[in-house]
Amino acid sequence: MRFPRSFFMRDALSVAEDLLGHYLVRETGRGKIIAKIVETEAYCGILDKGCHTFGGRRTERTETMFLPGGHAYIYMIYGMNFCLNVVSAPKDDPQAVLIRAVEPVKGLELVRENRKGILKETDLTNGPGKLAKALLIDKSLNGCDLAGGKELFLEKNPGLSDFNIVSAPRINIDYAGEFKDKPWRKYIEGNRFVSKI
DNA sequence: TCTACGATTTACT
DNA sequence: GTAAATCGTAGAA
Repeated sequence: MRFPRSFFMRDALSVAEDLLGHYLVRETGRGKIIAKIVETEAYCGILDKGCHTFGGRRTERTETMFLPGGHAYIYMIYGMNFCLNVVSAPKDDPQAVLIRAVEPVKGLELVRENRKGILKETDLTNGPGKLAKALLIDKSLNGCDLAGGKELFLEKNPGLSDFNIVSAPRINIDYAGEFKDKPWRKYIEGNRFVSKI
């Protein structure tokens, strides 16, 4: 079951919380990978010093964040990793939710192939760059539609059980001034795949 | 053009 | 615990 477009037309904080426990699906030529979202971070747009679009910055890189909610914002970081974000809020309100960690649900063999050399199960997908590699996510998918797409999309978890949401400061945004300590990182309490406790 | 650095990962001490 | 890897992008010149 897909999410309605309206789900993504909300502020990043709401989307960040409500995506927890649901599925990220990757359809590759060689098979399907399904992963449960266990950790997210909200980047709240032009007022958030930690956000790439702070102050209304609109550049080639951040252009996809200005799309309507539900699209994918994918960028390269440190010259060697990609990060996947779910664009939130209506068109021209550039907010996004960073997917920081997922738990493989289906297609573990493919994940292991994509993360050759990594033995420990949790180390396969417990970080934004790690999960991008595990699900073969790169810039070619930037701007794709996560609400209605086919190669990479989000699905509701019909059997979602109860869990507690932990709020914590976001990771590695020391430059964000007073926004550095906002508890805009959200994760499922007790989940083994969360990147940092 | 030129320069500095990052919403990270990995290997090594 | 510390540091290297590695390059596209942003902002300055």
